[in-house]
Amino acid sequence: MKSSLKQYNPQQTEDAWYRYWSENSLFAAHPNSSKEPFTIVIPPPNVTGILHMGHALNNTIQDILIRYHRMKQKECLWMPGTDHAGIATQNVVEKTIAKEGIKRQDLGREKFIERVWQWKEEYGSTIIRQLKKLGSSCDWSRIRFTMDQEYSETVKYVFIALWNKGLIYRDNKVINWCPRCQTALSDEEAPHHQVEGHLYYLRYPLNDDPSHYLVVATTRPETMLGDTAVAVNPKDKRYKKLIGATILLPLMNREIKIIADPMVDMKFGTGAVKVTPAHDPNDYVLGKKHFLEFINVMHPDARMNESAGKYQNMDRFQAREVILEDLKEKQLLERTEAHVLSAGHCYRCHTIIEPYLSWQWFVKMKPLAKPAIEAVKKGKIKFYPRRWTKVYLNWMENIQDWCISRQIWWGHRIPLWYCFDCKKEVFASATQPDACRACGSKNLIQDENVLDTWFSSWLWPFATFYWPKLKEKSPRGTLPEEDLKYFYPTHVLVTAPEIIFFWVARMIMAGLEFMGDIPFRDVYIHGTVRDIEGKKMSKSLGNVINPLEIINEYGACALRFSLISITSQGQDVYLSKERFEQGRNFANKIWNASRFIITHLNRCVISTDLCVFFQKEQLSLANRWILSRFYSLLKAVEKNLAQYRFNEAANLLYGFFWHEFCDWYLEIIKPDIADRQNQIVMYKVLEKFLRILHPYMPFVTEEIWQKLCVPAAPSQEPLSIMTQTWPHIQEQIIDKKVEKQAENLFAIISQIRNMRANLEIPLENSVTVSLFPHTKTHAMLVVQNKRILQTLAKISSLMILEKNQKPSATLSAVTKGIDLYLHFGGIIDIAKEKGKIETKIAQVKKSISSKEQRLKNHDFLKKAPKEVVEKETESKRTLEDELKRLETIKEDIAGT
RNA sequence: GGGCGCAUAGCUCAGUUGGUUAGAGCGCUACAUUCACAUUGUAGAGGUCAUAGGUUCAAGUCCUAUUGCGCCCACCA
Repeated sequence: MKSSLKQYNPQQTEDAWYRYWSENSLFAAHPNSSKEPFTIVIPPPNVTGILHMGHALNNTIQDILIRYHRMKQKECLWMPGTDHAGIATQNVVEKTIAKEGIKRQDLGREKFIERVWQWKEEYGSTIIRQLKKLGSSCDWSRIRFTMDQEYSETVKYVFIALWNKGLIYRDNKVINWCPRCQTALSDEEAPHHQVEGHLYYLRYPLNDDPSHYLVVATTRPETMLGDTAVAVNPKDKRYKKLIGATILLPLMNREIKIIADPMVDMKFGTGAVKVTPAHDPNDYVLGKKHFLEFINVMHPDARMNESAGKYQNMDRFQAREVILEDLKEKQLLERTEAHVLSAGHCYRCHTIIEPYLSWQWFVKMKPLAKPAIEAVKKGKIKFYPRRWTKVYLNWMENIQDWCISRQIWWGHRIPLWYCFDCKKEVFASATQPDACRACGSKNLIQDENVLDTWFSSWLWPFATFYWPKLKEKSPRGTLPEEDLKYFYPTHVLVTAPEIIFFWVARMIMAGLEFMGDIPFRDVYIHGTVRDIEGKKMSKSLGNVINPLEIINEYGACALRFSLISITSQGQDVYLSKERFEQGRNFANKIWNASRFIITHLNRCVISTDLCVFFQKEQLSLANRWILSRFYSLLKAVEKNLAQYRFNEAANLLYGFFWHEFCDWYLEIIKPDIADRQNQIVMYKVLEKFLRILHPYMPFVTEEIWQKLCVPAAPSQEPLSIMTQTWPHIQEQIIDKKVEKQAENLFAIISQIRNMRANLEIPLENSVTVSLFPHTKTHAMLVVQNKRILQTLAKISSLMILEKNQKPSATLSAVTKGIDLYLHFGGIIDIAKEKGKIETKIAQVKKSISSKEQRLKNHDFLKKAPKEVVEKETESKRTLEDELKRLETIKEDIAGT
């Protein structure tokens, strides 16, 4: 396809400008005492990641904030990096080598890790390249990886610090075990989802009298092989006399006791529950309490083990079927009913979790949580939207110890050493210790486990600055002490709700524990990206819209703008491909309007100072209006950005440019475009608008800005819109009265156009219009702006009718010349209108006086909180303004 | 079991501490193509703001209850 001047072509501009920005180091940030810092750390995407819409949204928001504050002349650091994503990455590489027919065990630990590094070198920067396509202005010279050498040092340092504080312990507990990944998982990594299953009622014969049995209900019958008791509620009359008796466990023929515990719910199932202490977290608790035996019946891959008797080596689900068959045969399966249960699933591979007894390392969380709760309660850290505060606090207050050991190879190996000889001492050490402290043996071995990925991610806001080696120059030549002092705490963390617990909460704890300060002030939680039917976008559902495809087709600016404009604060985002057309069309509109202005621009006007010019010149209504509107827009955009209302700001920018600047302003000045005043205003508004749009649409604004502002001669300094100053709000230019006047004028034009359309008068036919204005103000407005009316409504002559000249018909087409009679404001019964206004005035007056009285009331002033009083005062002021406005209208009507 | 969110135009959704005539995009109808842009312009149709009460001079907005949908957390075997 031939590329046409008439259409903006993002492919021709985006990569080139990104290169220009990078080559001129415009993203780089350094401690600078003359500037205020502004810092964001990126939520590091997984090295296995490829850019999806969630990333696109997340990073667009961060880039908007960074670019905005950079233009506000702050020293802006957006710290980039990637996460080693232990399980996820290991899985990917395992799949890769599986194609060669090998398992990781065939390679051995060292060789396998080598392969993972190889994979990382080859594919690990994919997501980074994609973030660049999006326009992300990170300081790439600072890029970090959660497994790079120095980061690993930080992780070990932190582990040892917690160890020395006694916050790390080992325990043999029932934890979440993924049989596919063959590792322990934290509670957060094993989310519960509903599963359609069955409730099986099993008959357990009494030992003394095998003809009688106790019926227990279970959803996982295969675990019965590991049962070591049956429990009933001590208050349960049905079973009271059986407490203490024994049962002969079917299939295994093991004697097990009937115990009593109040934990048992009498109403569920039969009120009797089989107890499998090694395969259920509740049963584990019962097992501990009643000193039961813990029998593990499964291998780590969820095949039954040697304790499972004849079921050995069957998969857990296969064993389930066979066991049910066997029980049925023995008439021990009483019945089966459908039952919806909620089961933990591995967050990486979605396999159903097996609660599994094993030795794992844990972090005691309560002491870490305490200050993290305080920080949020005291408002040092704020969540946007606010409601997440409660979710955070609720989790924090009920925090459980964190299982941090993983039985995989890819990750930070736990820096603990065991003495092979005396088996007494466990050492925490960043390097291999020389000898055992207890027996002096040199025969030491390191713990086989690696740490949970999130055990490195939670240090991200300061580990990325090479903490804790403060006084040592980092590999990139910076001094961590200086960087941290300047850039930490960071300002805002932008993330999705699903990782509040994984990451946000833990970063707050780590920041407070190790830096003695919060890691960020604001947490902006955006919504989850879903498809148009509300489903989460995922590859397996096949409903993915690939952001890179959108970038190729419509451009990064279109993607960014569309994504932002449909993301209201904290709501989920529903996407379909058509949504991106809006962004593409907007980029194109800007492109064409700018092209129009540039071709008609007299470059002499560029150097004019807008404020001086504004004070000195008598400006036309259109010029005063567009300037006022621009600064009103600027004010609103800033306000919305400060409150993280990105979509509001985006929609305001869109509406201003398209409907006010293009549809009205440019159309008005078109006939007089060479006029100096119009030239100046048109240029200034476009130039400033490009600047405030830049954070949203960095490429298209740069492309146009360069054409508009930068002379052909090459300059010494790199010139870019991204380093320009954000415009200052000029309050003196904002004039609400002017805005209202222009709106009135536009309303007249629209009505004339409406009549023309109704009467099917083509635009090439000029018409004569007789106006019957309701108020003096309207009459003045029309007289003064006759030229605009003539241009935009195609009027050949205009008559203003007096009161008594009222035409018989309100609007009619007469004779060949065609006259339009128009009541401005439509057909209005003036008497009725007056009545309405009077009622309204009376209402408002009453309201003001009631507020006045309240504000005079001593009791109220004494008792009411300060904000309430302020609010009352403020609302009284609003009412007074409203009253003034109403009275003007009343006068106006009276004047006709 | 606990917590949170949503319900506004045909569709997808905005609507800020209550305050003029409830908005946008898409879709729909009619007209317009030498004029920056058909990825366009002009005009139009389309709303009992889920339901029922309440607070207020004033409620889409605040309170209470109800209905429907979605999400998160929790040890219902």
